[in-house]
Amino acid sequence: MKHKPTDYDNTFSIDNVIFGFDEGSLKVLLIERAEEAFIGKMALPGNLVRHDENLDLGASRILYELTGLKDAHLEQLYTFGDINRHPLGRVITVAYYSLIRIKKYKLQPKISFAKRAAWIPVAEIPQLAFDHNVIVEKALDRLRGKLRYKPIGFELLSEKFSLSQLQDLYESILLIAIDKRNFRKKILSYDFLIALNEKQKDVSHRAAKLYRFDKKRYELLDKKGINFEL
Amino acid sequence: MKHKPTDYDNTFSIDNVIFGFDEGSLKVLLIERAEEAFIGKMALPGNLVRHDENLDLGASRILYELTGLKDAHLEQLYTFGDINRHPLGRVITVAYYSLIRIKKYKLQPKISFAKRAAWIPVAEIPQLAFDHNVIVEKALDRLRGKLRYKPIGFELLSEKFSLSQLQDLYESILLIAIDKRNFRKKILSYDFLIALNEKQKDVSHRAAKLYRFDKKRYELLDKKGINFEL
DNA sequence: GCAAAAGTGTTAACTTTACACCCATGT
DNA sequence: ACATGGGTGTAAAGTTAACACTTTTGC
Repeated sequence: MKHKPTDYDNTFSIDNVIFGFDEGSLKVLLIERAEEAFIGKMALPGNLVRHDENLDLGASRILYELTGLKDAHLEQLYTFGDINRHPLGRVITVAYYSLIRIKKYKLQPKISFAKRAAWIPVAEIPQLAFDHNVIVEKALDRLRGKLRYKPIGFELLSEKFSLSQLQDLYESILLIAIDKRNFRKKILSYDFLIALNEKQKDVSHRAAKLYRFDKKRYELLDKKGINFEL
Repeated sequence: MKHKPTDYDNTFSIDNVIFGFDEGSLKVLLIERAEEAFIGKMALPGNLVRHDENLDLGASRILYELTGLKDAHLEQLYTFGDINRHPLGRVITVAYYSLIRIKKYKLQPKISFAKRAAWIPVAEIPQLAFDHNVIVEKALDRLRGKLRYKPIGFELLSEKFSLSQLQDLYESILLIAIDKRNFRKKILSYDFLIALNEKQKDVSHRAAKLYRFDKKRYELLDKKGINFEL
């Protein structure tokens, strides 16, 4: 680069918005910061990106280091670059987001940058470091938008789930009420759910049939131009 | 920042994908580079961003300097950060995109970085500098996706347009055929087009009635939860 | 036996699709 | 008078929305 570093060099970070669903509510993975700038505050798991590392890989690395999570299938969300978003200088941040099954992972930060990592219900998110509340809002918008026209709800549930669990998920994330019969008819009509010969256990009422999402089947249908909605 | 510059400092740029529609086909605004790295090649109008400038403002500034265009209502598209995307070092680029009325603007670069600026039909885009072909593809995907469920086609047409012009636009961008009667019924049923007391001029056949898009009306309907599709 | 959630069909309203001819204007 | 695109309605098919009771299970 022929320009003076002071004019054009910037610092880049990545922040990850990881959603999970548990006990009937949507949660976000947050860390408690153990370092300068907003020390002690909750924040998204994010950090600076190395200049020899691709963004997507950087996102995975940072997520792993701060929370112990691997293989989260991160997707780029938006880039935030207001000049004053970081108190210690200009840092442009590329936000990534992902949906995961909470129970599949154990949280344990690998570096001291994060004091701890925790799942916080979306409705109870405190004031976060930097502009992280804005980033979470953007991710929520995206999640809600996508949930309506891509079958991604399954990524938040355990592998086997009941139709009621799935309906609860839609209702609580999209903040809408859905008719039970119509919901079942519709979701089953897409033909990408496989009914298992298995039922719920340890419930104090009639046990529901369990299903799993057949991703291969969905991709086939998707290629044929069938498009999911709600 | 407490880190060594060499580990974490990056250079970042903004690249703009500006779409226009003219003579029945979708076009992209490209410049011919007059500077090092891919000199002489066509490229998206993009440049480095100053460290004291917000991303959105940087996008407008760069677009203006390289093409003379102002007020293009730019929207952030995606951030591209592969380590090898720029031959002279690492440059992360934030891509923006916009739809404009070609005829409303005159192209004239304000700085020597661009030798010239030109509208190139999407079907005839040559090999571009850097990863700009990939960026254009991403913008096209976004445009096509958005065109189906947001009434943005009007941004590409002149203020007054006929329904056939609008239909042509949809058909040629989405690469689909639409039934004329059904199209008219549907688009008029949304009630955000205003029929003008005016007809086409200088056509060698029956002149079509002209309409304009009533943005305020659309926003009102949008707030009420009416959602546009196709 | 009761509390709690699972499971199940039908009808009316609405939306989408398919389809073909006459009209106005310029040459 | 002909070529070019403008303009218009209806019916069948498909989709969505509204709606309530019976079944299973654990306590």
